Amino acid sequence: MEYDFNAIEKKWQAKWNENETYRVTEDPAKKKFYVLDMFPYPSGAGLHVGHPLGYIASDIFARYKRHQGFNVLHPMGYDSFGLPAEQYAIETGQHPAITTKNNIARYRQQLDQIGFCYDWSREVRTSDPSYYKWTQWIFAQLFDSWYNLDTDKAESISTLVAKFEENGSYNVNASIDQEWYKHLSMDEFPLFGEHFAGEFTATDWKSLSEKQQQLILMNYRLTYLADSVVNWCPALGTVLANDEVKDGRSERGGHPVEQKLMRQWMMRITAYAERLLNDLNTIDWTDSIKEIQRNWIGRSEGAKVLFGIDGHDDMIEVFTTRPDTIFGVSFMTLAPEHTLVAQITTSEYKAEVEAYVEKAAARSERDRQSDTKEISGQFTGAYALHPFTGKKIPIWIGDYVLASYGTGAVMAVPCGDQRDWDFARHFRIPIPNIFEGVNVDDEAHTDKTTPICESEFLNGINGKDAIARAIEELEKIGAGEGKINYRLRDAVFSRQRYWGEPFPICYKDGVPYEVETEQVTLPPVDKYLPTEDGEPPLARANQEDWNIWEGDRMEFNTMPGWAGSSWYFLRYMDPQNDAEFCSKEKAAYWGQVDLYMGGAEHATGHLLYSRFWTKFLADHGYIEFNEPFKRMINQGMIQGRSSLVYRVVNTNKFVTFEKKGEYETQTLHVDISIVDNDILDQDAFKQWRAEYANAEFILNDDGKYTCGWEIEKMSKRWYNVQTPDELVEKYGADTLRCYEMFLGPIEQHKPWDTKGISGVHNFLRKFWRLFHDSDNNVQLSDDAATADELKALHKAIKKVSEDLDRFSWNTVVSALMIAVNELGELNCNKRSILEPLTVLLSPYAPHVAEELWERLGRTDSVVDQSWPAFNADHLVEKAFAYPVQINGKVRFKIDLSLDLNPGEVEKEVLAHEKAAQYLEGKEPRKVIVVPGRIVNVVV
RNA sequence: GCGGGUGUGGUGAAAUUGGUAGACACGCUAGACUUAGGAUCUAGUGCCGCGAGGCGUGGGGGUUCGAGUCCCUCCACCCGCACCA
Repeated sequence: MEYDFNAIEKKWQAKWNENETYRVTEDPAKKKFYVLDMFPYPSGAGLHVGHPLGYIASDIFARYKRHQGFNVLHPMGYDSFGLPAEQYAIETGQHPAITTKNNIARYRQQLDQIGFCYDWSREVRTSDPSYYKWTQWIFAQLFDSWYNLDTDKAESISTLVAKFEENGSYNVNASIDQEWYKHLSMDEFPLFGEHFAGEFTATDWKSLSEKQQQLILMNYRLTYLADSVVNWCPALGTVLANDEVKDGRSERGGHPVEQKLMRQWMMRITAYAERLLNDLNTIDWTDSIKEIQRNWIGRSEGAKVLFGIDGHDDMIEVFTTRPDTIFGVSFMTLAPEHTLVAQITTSEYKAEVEAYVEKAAARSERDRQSDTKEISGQFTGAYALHPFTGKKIPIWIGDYVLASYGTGAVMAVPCGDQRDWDFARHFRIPIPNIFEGVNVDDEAHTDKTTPICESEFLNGINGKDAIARAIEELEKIGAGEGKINYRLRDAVFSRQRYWGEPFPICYKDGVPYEVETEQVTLPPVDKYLPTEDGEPPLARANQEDWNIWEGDRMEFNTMPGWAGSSWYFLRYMDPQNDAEFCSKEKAAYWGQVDLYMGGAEHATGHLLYSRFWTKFLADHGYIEFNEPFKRMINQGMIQGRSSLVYRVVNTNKFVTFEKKGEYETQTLHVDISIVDNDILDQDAFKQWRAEYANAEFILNDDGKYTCGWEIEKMSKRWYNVQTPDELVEKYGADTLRCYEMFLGPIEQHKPWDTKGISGVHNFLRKFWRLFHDSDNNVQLSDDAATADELKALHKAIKKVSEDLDRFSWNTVVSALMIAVNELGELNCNKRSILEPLTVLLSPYAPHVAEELWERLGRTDSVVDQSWPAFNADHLVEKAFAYPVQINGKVRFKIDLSLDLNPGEVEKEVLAHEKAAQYLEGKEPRKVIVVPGRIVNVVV
């Protein structure tokens, strides 16, 4: 075999390994470039061809940047805590650490054969105690921090305590639940009276016991314990974050999810909502991902308004974006889950309200969301009091109001909001009009610019002015204030799972404290299931099973999957440091990730949490940047291409695709490994499964069986999974790398199809042949290159460089093919051409490039060669075949010197016989000459 | 409903600022070489038409000497959000 890719690839992978070719260290003399792949979960199923798509693209880019003289950080590791290993542990009893280790070994072997330039000395695993030690440390930093809105950043809790000691709560402007004091158990705080509303003096603070102080501080911390309504998944025995729930079911496993009140660790990501939103403008991500995040954060400006309740002390707080329409309020709607519902409902309506609440609770979130047409609600019998007019406003409950958004209560303005209008119309509630010259009999009027009437001080004004004025007046009477509301919720951070980071937390007298003496590691347990009384698996461990036990008990929850992946890009910079999560100097040198390659599916999870933790660490000065990933490219998914055979109904005969219309057939999937270019290997098919052993075939006119095909998800079920292993075996890693890039634009979803891989393989063989004679002996010339050869080379240098700079990986392969085709035609075997060409190839096909580099007589590695310099002189043309358009349509071409000026070109064109033919003796109306491009004659 | 994206030959696709639509590759057709190889080479291959020629980038309209590219409008598909107050 002339191009023995298997031997070549093994040889160079071993050499790279031996020479530590891809090991990098900080080098202040060089500019850095950080290329990162999204953290993979090492699943037991291994890789299919879709997985390495992004890895190949980033690997090519990393190599390209290295050729350009950058010090390139290109690491890889494993997000190795996670459900599948735990699930396997539950089923088999095998410790998840063992499963994880085995899976990683397989993963690594698969990655290695593709020839990536990862610096494996920097590998990290989130489940490794030396890694999660620092995940726990970051958690502890969050626990020990509060968000100061005055400085707009996170600060150590000690600065808060100092403020409390100096002036009580009065000068504290923290990001905190405005009603935090309602969650304090007043039995614990006899000092605070009945009317305690969260404010206390320095003297109060100093008189509080340690426990009391801790209970208060808990409400300020960036990670805090709170009773919150969580997405509880009984089948998984755990809570899920909002983004882990899809359509009311768990993203993993598709199990039903219900709402449940539980005491959970929370992450105060909402403190960062504004910064997470604004800083999207500083990063180079696709619009679609930025848009998804903006949507998820869901900022809206408006006002908080307080409504009194007739006969009660409580107030109903609502959030509205249209405080200017406050005089149009004709009813209030509370979410059925609203805490005040039970209190305010009158005895007369008690039964109906309870029935409605029960009905709403029984409906799954999904039902409530999908059913938007049917209007339902129930009057409570209670009345709110309008803050300005004092008028009584009926209070309803309705499930179109979501407990989780805003305050769970709406001031309904039917004339200005379509949902309120629909509700009012349905229940025959009056629809007072407050818009000048507008009819609201048939629908609500949502235009903000219409002047307002019937509204006291708001009469005659509109839009922003009216909103500002309304807020001003609300503040004057103490019934509200301007407010910005976010859809973003604080993230639940507890999981009732075994295979995750244990919290560095113990409890004393019910109060959580950080364990600081030693790292808490996962204790062994007898089973990986919850305890009988529903405690998480860690509760199974006895005191002596824990490496450390403080206080009354340890925390039994573990951290969620996204904990370890929220900061892993930092650990790569300094993976072995056991004194810090990452040294400040190294973080400063490597800085932001310059190119992040990964899927778009993490838009609201990982990509938001990483940004949050980065900002937090920057607030404390551990790192110098606010955003983790400067530029991100989202690779598209590779779909499977299934092969189909057609069985004639009730027979064992299979009819070829071309003739299936002549029979009544049943379509069956067939393993793609026994199909080549849609032609079925009939013998292999008979052996594939016992039931097909006696299969007969109705063939096409060429005596072949053609399969049909369909694009669907790559899955074992459809027998359409293509592993990289088979292709590496058959064509080599270099071919696989080039082919995956050649498939099309990186961001696009595309079906996998091995049709065409032979073309890419041929290209590498042609490349090889430029260096060798027909007996596969190296034959190279030291003669000077011709102008044509230099032109072919420099055309490629230009195109390859430009395309890589704009992340157009697919067109680079074409450019290299063109160069090889042209040089092949010229029978070029000149060193001066092939050396730079080999460097151009090396990011895509590093193994064969190294081999050829060696055959060129070089003893150094091709990966360290500087990128060939482009010289435009070699592309200068003397003549050009001008396409000549007559009225915008190309009619003929004319060879002209490029030295001619437009006037001369025009003259030559008009003198051409073809031009005369189209002009039919008439004078052209206009002639446009674009030098070196085109000529257009307007007749 | 709102937001984002995509739509080009039989197939994957290319065309970077408006300037030769379909580069490159697969597949296909014909031929050469060959005692069979998933080999190589040559020529052809957007569609219609014998041809001259006509038509062609999801549909319709517009701007322009010139539109895949810009504008308007409609359609289809994919992704995200969705009673957001």
